[in-house]
Amino acid sequence: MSPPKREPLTRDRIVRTAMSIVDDEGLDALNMRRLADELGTGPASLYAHVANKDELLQLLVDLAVAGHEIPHPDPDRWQEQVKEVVRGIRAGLGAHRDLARACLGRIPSGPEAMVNVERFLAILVAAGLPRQVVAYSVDILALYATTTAYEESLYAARDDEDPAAYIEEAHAYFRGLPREQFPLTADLAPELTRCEGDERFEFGLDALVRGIAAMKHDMS
Amino acid sequence: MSPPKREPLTRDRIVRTAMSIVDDEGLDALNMRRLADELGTGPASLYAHVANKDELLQLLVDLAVAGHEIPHPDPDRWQEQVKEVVRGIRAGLGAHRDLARACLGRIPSGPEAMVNVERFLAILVAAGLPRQVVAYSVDILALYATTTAYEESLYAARDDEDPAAYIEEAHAYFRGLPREQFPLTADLAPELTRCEGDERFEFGLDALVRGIAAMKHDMS
DNA sequence: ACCTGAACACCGTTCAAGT
DNA sequence: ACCTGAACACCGTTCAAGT
Repeated sequence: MSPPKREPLTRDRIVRTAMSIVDDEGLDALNMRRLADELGTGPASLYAHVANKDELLQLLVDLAVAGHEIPHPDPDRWQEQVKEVVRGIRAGLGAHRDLARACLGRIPSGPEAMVNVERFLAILVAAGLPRQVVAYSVDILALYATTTAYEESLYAARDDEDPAAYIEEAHAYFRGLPREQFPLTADLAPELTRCEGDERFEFGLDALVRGIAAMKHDMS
Repeated sequence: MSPPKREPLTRDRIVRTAMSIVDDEGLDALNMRRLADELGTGPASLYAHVANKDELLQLLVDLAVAGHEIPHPDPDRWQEQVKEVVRGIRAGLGAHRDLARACLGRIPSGPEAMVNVERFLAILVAAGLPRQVVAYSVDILALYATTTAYEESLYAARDDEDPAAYIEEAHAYFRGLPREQFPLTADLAPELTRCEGDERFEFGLDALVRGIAAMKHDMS
């Protein structure tokens, strides 16, 4: 009887295992030693399939932002369609703890990220926006999707603390600032620390899309 | 004759020396050993004045975003005034290489950051915007200032490469994508990789401010 | 109270050697 | 060609011991 031979090491298996570590314990728990351990091998073996940790993170990010297909752009609903794509990217990243942090210094150039870019372009071009407005808008919308996903994950990451207690702490800090120097910050403490589901995210998304809509006759 | 006694170690001296390292070589070059070395001591000595590296970074960020005073808000010029504050924060961070990266996971709560918040609030309240719109707007504007500063620093950080060559590389990548799957990305490659000074930053800033202006009668 | 040397517990990555 | 053990060069932080 042959010993139970391990599954061969593949790029795909490495990426899937890495993602499961991120899902279970967060991005900080992912390191080459731990990952190799989980795969029943040594850290050096990973480098035969992945150039380095940075490339591994690229692959994870691309996997997370994978959307579905490019829907048929409807010029009458372009603002809502754009929002749907942004929400989709945010949700995709948000489903993997603080993985969004790995997006930040990266120009998303993986195949799945490019599909999202193409979706954005299709919707914005159909909306009749000028070419340069379309291009810049895609950039900003992608930036907004990733940075808000990251911000969100910060609260989720501090699992040692009660999130409500943390909000309360911030509220007290703002409220307690010297009134002479920070009258408005103290006065607006409740609004500044308001945390109602996706309300803050939707506010920014709405502002951005409205602003882009206002550019319809600019830069042409 | 007493030996040339070194300046005593102080929090201020630590922060200033740390900033000079960041200015000279970038954020990655800043570590506790290197910093201690520059101060003529050992790494352990730093912990008597600074809780840890994270707190040190907080102090650096706060120093960098230090603006001037709160200008008198002019309701007729509120959009331009908001832009000025955002540009100021971005410029402050941009003056210190890739220090902006240290802002990302952080809620800016240092004294100088709070001055900026108060400035924003004064301008937006004077503009007559609803309280919750004011609060959310400050959040988004600060996020935009820091994330664009960070994005900008990414190009500057790769000093080994010619920035123009890097742009050209991205252009070629977009242009070379399969036309059947990515027709718009390939077609819009020039606009997607356009890099003209602060044009991209100003576009996003303008979109955001226009969007916020459109919220004048929402959430009230 | 402030400082220090030395160590601890971790990293990403490389490289010669194996199969 | 793929894999491995062992090491290299680096981190942030701690702690007992000094002054």
